[in-house]
Amino acid sequence: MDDNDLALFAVFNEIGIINQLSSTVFQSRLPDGLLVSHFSVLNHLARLGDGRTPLSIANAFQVPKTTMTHTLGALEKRRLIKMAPNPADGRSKVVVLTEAGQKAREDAIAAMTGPLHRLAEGVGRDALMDLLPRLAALREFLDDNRNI
Amino acid sequence: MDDNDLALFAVFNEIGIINQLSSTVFQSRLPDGLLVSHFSVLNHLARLGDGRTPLSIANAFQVPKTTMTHTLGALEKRRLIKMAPNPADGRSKVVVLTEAGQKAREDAIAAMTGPLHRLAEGVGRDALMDLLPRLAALREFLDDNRNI
DNA sequence: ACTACTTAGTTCGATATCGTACTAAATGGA
DNA sequence: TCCATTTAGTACGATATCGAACTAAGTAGT
Repeated sequence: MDDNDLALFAVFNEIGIINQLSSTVFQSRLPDGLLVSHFSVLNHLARLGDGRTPLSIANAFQVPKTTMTHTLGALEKRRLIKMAPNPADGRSKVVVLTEAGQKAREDAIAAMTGPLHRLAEGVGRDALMDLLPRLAALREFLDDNRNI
Repeated sequence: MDDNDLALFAVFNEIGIINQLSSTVFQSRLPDGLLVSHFSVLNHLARLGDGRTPLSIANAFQVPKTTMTHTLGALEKRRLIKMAPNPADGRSKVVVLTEAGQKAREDAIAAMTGPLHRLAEGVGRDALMDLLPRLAALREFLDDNRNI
């Protein structure tokens, strides 16, 4: 492994730190007890439509399904989602946003608008938008090559 | 919050997923019980020199110092690092790599060379290297604007 | 030198994450 | 139809993460 390889490592090091920093920022804007991982699920359901299965949500975030069981349990206890049997598959369930869940998501997004705008101003909206397709390509490759 | 703002969100969503996927890949190459967070500390000490304080390491990864206490405890129990009093500051400590720690880091890096090369081939080494300064700039801004 | 404040690190408790092993349902081949 | 295999979800246990409160040591102002 040479210096060029080490630089590749650095890419994932930076991504880890950015993830850490951005999570902390977002977390500080969320109401008490609502974690970033919780919000992410609410946002996913609101953006792409609810009625999805726990497994499909776990796959979307690339977390183990047992983690998603736990997260959904927390959201259900807070009555932000509801779990119903999946009519199409007896083993499965569907996850639906409640009114409170939709509102929690909207409130959270509103609370993050400020930081997000200051971020866009600071590093440049263009620079961020320019990152998006590049990151998506990397994510896609990793997603398709889990056993690399 | 409009569609442009939501796209900014997507950047951090992608980063979270990449972090998750890359951690899983790296984790699968590490020996039993050695977590990515552990390896990252070993790598940090080897790259930038040991003799650093726990707090400085925590800051480097942007994790709470209490998390670093825990991580260092695990590394010390495995005898991969040693903690010594900091001669320059009675409140503080210095963290030093042991021989075993250096070897563990080298072994881990060797084990990751394969996946890393396949990754470089798959998405293109240039594309990855192109990401690095962009990510570093974003990380730096977030680092300097913790209370954004 | 004294006191107030700050800083480094730990302890403790709560909860998130996730691997293993399990149950129940679906699927596919004989 | 039967049975083996696969798949969706959960239960459980181990450990990671992290906030709050604490102790000890350094620092700064008087």
